[in-house]
Amino acid sequence: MFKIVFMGTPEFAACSLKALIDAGYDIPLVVTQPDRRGNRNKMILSPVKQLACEYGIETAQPVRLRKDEELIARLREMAPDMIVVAAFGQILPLSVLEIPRLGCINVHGSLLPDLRGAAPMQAAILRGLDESGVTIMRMEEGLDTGDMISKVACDIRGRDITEVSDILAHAGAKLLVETIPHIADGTAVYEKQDDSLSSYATMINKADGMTDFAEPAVMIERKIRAYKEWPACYSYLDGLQVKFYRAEALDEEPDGEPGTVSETGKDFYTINCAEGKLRIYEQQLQGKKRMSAGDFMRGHKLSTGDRFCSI
RNA sequence: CGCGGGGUAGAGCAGUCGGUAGCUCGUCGGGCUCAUAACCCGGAGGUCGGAGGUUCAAGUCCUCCCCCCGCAA
Repeated sequence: MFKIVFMGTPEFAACSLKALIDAGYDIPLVVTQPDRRGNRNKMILSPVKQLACEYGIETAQPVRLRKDEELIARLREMAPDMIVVAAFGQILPLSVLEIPRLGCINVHGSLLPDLRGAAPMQAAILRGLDESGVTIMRMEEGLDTGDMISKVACDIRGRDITEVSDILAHAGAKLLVETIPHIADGTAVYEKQDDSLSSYATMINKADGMTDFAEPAVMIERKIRAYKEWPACYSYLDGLQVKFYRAEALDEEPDGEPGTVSETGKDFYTINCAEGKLRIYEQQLQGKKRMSAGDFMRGHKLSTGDRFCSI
């Protein structure tokens, strides 16, 4: 029976794992990131681990797979036909890449060679792309540089990271189960990546969420969509942190310093940027739940001229 | 036992030194305007997260529990 070891961590990966399970593959082991303490020290299991537990699949959670000789030896012993990797979050050493006879197959959230790297979906949103997609490829030592086997394009116009991740996760999972048989029977076509067309999506930092109203409104609006899950776009009002979750960039002349409130509406307020204005519809004040701008203004008087700043 | 903020009307908030619980929005009824995120008048709606305790008297002070949020990881 066709044996697959799966490696992945977030929801995006869980979607592919589910597809493999539903397709009936033999999955003796799932490798995912170690359990981490989440908010207020509560243990949070990765979506992939949750799914694996649900189906009674054994899990391994190495701190550093590349240095876990025991696990690597175990993988070798299992002799899987294929290792499928999706947003695993760790680099696979050559010693692992060489184990499966059909190679390590990666589900990557971009149309390679564009947006190689850790956060391709966020990068696609930041760039304002109308279209992105998923590439199934055969992994090699370089970062997302392996030969491409199949691709699917998706419309991501105006979507936030939650939506893009969901769209690409499902498209990728579908593509994965369609592609594996071709890899297995040798009919798959391996296409080299054109390095001259490549780009990289760098890792996201907490500081990337600090909102700078000196940036154009359209850019800030993209960041709000891209960073919604983490770290979120935040600013400070009277020393209190406010995170923005839904906004619209207006192509209007600012009528005040960047960061100042231009106008307040019934269910929104508008902030002046260096270029254009940003209309906020949903936000969260520190210590409070996420709420609509209208709800926020019911309890906090916000008026024209009030200023959001970076502290 | 990581640090901190919070739970009060359908929603968002205020509530001082303990003394019959208030504001904005919504909602319901009535009125007014060419008009507005309108305006005016009136009404309904709360065992103040839960359980004890102190007190003549607890939203408020003390103890324990539940839930939510931010930071740090």
